[in-house]
Order: sequence, then C-alpha cells, then structure tokens
Amino acid sequence: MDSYTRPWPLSRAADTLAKSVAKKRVTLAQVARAAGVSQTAASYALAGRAAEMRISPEVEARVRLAAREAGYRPNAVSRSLRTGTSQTVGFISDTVATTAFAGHLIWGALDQARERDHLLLIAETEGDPQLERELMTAMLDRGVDGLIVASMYTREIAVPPVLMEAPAVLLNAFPVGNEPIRSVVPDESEAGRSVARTLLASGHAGGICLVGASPEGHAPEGSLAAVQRLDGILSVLHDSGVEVAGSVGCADWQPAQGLEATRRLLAEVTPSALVCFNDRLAFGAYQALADAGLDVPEDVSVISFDDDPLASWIRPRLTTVALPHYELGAAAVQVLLDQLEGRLQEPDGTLVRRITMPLRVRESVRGLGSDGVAGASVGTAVELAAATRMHRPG
Amino acid sequence: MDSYTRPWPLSRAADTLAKSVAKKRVTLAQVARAAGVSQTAASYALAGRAAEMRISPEVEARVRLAAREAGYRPNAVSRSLRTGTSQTVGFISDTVATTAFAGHLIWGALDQARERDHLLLIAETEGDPQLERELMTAMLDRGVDGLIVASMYTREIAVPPVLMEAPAVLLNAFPVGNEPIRSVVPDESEAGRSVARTLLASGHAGGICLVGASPEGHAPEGSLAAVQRLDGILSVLHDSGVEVAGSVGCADWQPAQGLEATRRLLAEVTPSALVCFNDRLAFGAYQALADAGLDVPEDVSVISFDDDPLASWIRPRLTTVALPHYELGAAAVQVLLDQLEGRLQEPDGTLVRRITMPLRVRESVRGLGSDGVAGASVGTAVELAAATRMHRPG
DNA sequence: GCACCTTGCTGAATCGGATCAGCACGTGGA
DNA sequence: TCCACGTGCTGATCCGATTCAGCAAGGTGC
Repeated sequence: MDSYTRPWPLSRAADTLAKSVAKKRVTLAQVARAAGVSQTAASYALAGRAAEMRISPEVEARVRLAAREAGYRPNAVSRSLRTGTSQTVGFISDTVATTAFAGHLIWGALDQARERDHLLLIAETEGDPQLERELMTAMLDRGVDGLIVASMYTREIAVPPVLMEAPAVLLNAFPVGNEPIRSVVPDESEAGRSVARTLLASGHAGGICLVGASPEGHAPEGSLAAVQRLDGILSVLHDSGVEVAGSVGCADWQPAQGLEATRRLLAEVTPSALVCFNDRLAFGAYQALADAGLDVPEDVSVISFDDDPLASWIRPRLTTVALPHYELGAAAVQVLLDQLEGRLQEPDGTLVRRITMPLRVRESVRGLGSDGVAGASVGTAVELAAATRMHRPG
Repeated sequence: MDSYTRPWPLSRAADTLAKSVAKKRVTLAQVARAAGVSQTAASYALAGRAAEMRISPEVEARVRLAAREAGYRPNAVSRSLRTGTSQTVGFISDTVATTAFAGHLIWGALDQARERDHLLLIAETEGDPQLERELMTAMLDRGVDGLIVASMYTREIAVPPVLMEAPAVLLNAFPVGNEPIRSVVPDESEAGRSVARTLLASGHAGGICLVGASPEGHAPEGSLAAVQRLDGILSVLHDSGVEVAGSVGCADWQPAQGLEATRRLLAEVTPSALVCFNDRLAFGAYQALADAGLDVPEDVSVISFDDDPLASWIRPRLTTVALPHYELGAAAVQVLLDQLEGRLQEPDGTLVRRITMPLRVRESVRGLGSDGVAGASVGTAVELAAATRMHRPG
C-alpha cells in the first residue's frame, strides 16, 4: 500500500544520513578548559551566580565568551538529574486532541508553557484507566515537573495514587475524593447567572423555559455542568422573583434530544425564551421552533452554553456563553507552575480556579445585539467553511 | 475576572499539598542492597541480561522480587544521561493543534509513539522561524531521540542546521535543499491518477474540466500538492488519449475562488465533470453549478481532494480523495523510530515515504456509489453536528 | 601439581552539570 | 608579628542509572 519512492537522485544521501552522528556537543568542562577556569567557576558564571559566588567580572566574561564561541548549550538531561527539575510539564487528556475542544485546551497550555520556558509532554488515555496510569508513570519517570490531567467534559476523576507523586492540576475536572489537588474549571454557575441576567435584562420576565435539565434533577448522568448551570440560572431568577415557566430534562445533550424536548415543551406552554443547556440542544430546539412556526428571536428567544463553532453559523446566530478552552488550558499550566514555584499559598486552602465563561451576544435573544434576521435557517457552505476555521480568542 | 473560590472546606489541604514531597523514589542501589547483591548485578538482572552477563537464575529472581516489592521504577532521566536515549520524540508543527488537520496528525503520531513506548514532546512554531529554532534546540537539549517537523500543507521547508543534530523526519514537507532528511507526505500524484481513473471508469471521456490549477501553471504559490495532483491527473488522461476540456487556475483555494472559477469556466464550456483541486473549491463550484441550473451529478460530476469534514455533509455528498492525516502522523513516527533503530537502510537512498490517499466514494460522481440525491443543497444543522465530530479512520 | 578456563559476581568509571566545603592569598587591626 | 577575615577560586561529591574491566572460586586437562 504505502511505499518508499525516490523523488530525486540521492544515491548517497542515506549514507550521509546514517553517518550524521553530528559532532559531539560541547560540555561545560570544555568551556571551562577553554576559559582557563574550573568547571565550578564556569557553572557559576553561566548560572548568573558570579557575584554571589565571588567570581570576578573578568572570569565571568571569559567564561561567557568561551561558551558563546564554542556554541555551548547546557545538557538539560544532566541538569535535570542533578536538580530534579526538567522544565517539562506532562499533559494527559482523556480524549483525542482532534476535537476542537481538546485542541484549544492544548493550544492554551502550549502557549502558556512556552511563556514560562517549559515544554509539554502530551498523551491521551482514550478513557482507559490502565493506560492513564501507565502514561502518568512514564511521564513521572521522565522527570516532569508536574502533570495536567484534562477531561473532555467537567466531571469528577478518581485520582490514581501515582498522580500524587508530583504536583498535578486537574483541568475541567474535580477529584472524586478529598485529595489535595488543584482544579481549573469553567465557572459554570456564574455562566448560569449570566444567562439568567441577560434574559431578565432584555425584558424576559415570564415564560422562561429550560431545555436539557430541570429543577427536578433530570440531566445527563454525572454532568457537573448541568447542576452548576442550573444553580446559577435558578439563583438569579429566584432573587428576581421569577418562576421558571417550564423545563424538560434530557439524558443526552445532542440535537435530537433538543428537538424532542422542545416539542414536548411547546405542547404544554408557550415560552418567551428558551435556555438550552448546550448549543447542540439549541440546534434541535431551533428546528422544533421552526416546525411550530415560531420565529427566533421575535416569538421566542434562545440562549445557550458552550459556543460550539456552529453557533455562529446557524441562523439566527446563536447567543451563547462560551467555554473558554484556550484560557482553561493556559490557566492549568499557570496554576501548575505557580504552585511549583510556591507562589500559591492561599491561607484558606482554595484549590479550585474557576475561569469566566464569556457571553457571546449574537442574534437569538430579542432586544440584544444585532437583531432583524428572520427565520431559522442555515448559512451557506461558503460561510460555514469560514466559520469552522478556528481562531485564537481575543 | 478569574478568581479562586472554595468548593469544599479544605482548610488544611493546601498545606498537605505543599508537603506532599512524597516518599523518595526507590533507586536501583536500594533494590540491590535489599537483594544482597551489587548494583551491577541488579542492573543486569532487571535489564534481562542475566544470562548474557552470567547472573545466576537465583540472583536474578531475588533482584526481581526485591524490585517488585520495593515498587522500583527506573529513573528515566538518569538512564537517558548515561545511554543518550530518552524514549521521547519531539513533534514540532508550524500551526496550531486546533485544526482538524493538525489534530489528526498528532493523533496518529501519539498512537504510533505509544505503541513503540515513546512519549511525544509537542510544540508549535506559529510559522516563526526564530521560535522554530528555539523549540528545536529546547527539545534537543532535553535529549529527544528524534524530531518530527510537520507542516500544515505540503511545501518545502528550509531545514535549520540545528535540526541535523538529531535524526529528523519532515511531515508533509520536503527539505528545500538537498539535506539528507526523510519526508513523509501524502501521495498526491497517485491521488491525481486515482481521480482521473475514477472519472474515466464512470464514463467521463470528454468534458473533464479542472478547477484550481491549470496545465498552464496557474495555482497557489508554492503548492506542491497542486503540481503533483495535476501531474497525476494529466498523466492518466494522456495515456487514455483524453484532452482536458477546460481549466481555471486559482491563486487561493477557498470557496469564493471555486465559485468564481467555475462561473468563468461555465461561460466558455459545458463540462461533464469537474475536478476541483480541493474540497473548499468544490463548495464554491457546487454553488456556481446550482446557480447555472446544473444538477450534480446528473448534469455534471464533481470530484475533489482532501476530504474536508464538510465534504460528507453538503448535498450531494462530495466524492473526494482524502488526506490521510492520522496515517501521516503515524507514519512519521514509524519512519523516525525505524531510522533510529537502523532498520531503514534503503540501498537506493530513498528518503520520501508517500502515503496513499484513499478515495471516498460518495454521491457527486455520476455512475459511482449511491446516487439519486438531486439538487445541490446543504444538510440540516443536526446532521452537520454529527458530521463535524471526528472519527478515527477505519 | 600447575596452568588455564569457566562461572558468577563486584568495583569503579561514566554521562554532564550543580553545589558544598575548603584552600590560598591578601589586607587590616591589635 | 600574628590572627581574623574577605576575596576568588577549585576539588570532590552527588544525582541514578549503564557498563567495562577484573577478581575469586571451582573445575578441567595433562
């Protein structure tokens, strides 16, 4: 099937390639010899500890010059063995980097790591606990300074004992027990409050309905996002004395369930606004509303969570509270490295960092943003092609 | 904006966390002492070199037992320092892991690396040559066994000298000079041949037109895919004595250009089949054909390259030759590790590995696959949501 | 009875940098 | 004149594995 073919005449290239063992790297000892000083002096000079260690400016300059001329680059492995720090962070995710979600998570982590002069060791467990443990030990054995364990959706993770060997941060997850381990998660309940406030501010006092979770507790199994979003929504509505006009829980948050749930809802009440618990539910809701001859946002406003790439593509464009993946990834690295540097000494034992979920105001809420687009429909393939290219957040 | 809040009462958790320096790791010396033998004997026993090094079965068993009981795990950093190998591969891509392209590339690389007991150090250059060099040196200094340098689209890369320090493989790219460095690329010209053969086999003798590149050489600057796809197409057509009925080159391969190019084409000729040089062009072509009242595939067949996630979503579903990202990533690691193990000794100096691009037969070519879907349109949001979830290739 | 080989193991060097303890020299004070 | 102290550097050890060279005990051949 696949095969090796030859693009150019390179008969001796393979030989050259095999032989390119490259000239051996320059070591500190060689630099020291070149500068005519001891290895100790050279080490201190290059480490910027000359003054502290009483190395004269002349010697320091000689060492620096020798190092530069020889093209000296310290061997990180050796340094790592001695100091126990590798300037490397492990990033283990439970799903593939191929989803936009994981991709942006990694992107943020990568950027933040680079800013702090760290490299990222990446692996995926595909949800296999055995593999997860193996990958963690593989990374720890390689001397990573810390580990980030990322989950696709916010949930509780059973922390394997091996994870406690090094500083670790859970990304988008909480420890299932009371392990003293930090978490970085989206601020779901604040997002819920934000959604409720947005609806109230745009004049939706009555007729607010929920699609995806209900106060009676119907929601996807183990979804922390569901309960926190619901909490946030209800707390704001309660404070304003507003009652939820209706709600339908869904066991799964896919478009089909959104369609079905909204249909059932419409059979009972006439909503003025729909809070969908994620965008995929909202896609289904759009269809159910269209089928019922209801216009978004003129007849019914729709607001939702996640900011799926398609949310800005369906018509009217969906107003939603975004999951800040890039920021989540960046924050995980930040928290981990801060912890390593001992910069994180909260006296109150705070272990959870919540990242704000920004509201993306678009067209699906009446009286908010750029209205005037009538009828639920979809954009063209051309527009979609543009929408599905991902961009770095502002 | 972001803030630390406390989910549970964990007043002393932070302390615990700070103190969790963890019990020190067990070293080989300790295992040796426990087994009552020298460190040398222990090392040989655990390395599986007992017989070779004349360690008695009894001693070997004692060592193995002691190691297991103590929970011994060799320190990879130390081993790396001594042996010069780290069981780690660096993966540097010029664009972000957030695109489906890069994501699948990484996915394949990750899987293949794990199969060979290697870990992946990942970084992105964002096209910055300076950053690229820094990241390469950072990885080399950490003792990676080899480097994979990936490009978003097939092109020539100027190989920085530092890259020659360790074995390296270019993924989706060729060296700009004659550097003895291996490449893993999609087999574009075979894909071109495959497209032409498919068209001929389904009865399209005349009226074959090209959108995106023309034999006169109009194509995106520096796009190797363009010339190779074209080569493949023309060679098969030529062998069958078939002339290209028309062609329009495009400087950029986006939907807008596909639309425009197809319009111009339709003004001159009446095609029976359109070969679009990528799917995004095909999206535009679909629209131009629909505008002209032409049905796909009844009036005009459309075939294309890349297998964009949307290709299976637009109607009629687009027949296209897929870029095998997962396989490309996996092959890059495979080639690199094979090279490291000295398993790659082609006598003819072959340095390019071409990965087959599989044809995805769908509905846009007349007389091929499941026809009968009339009219160019788009699927529903529900269908799209399903289509844009990515799956591992079969 | 002695050279010689095999068996079964150990000592010590090595990888490359970080760092502690200490040494030689000069200066100042008593 | 002698001691104390600061200055400026070096030797040696350590991190934790791998591996080469070699050594003692026991067996074999002649």
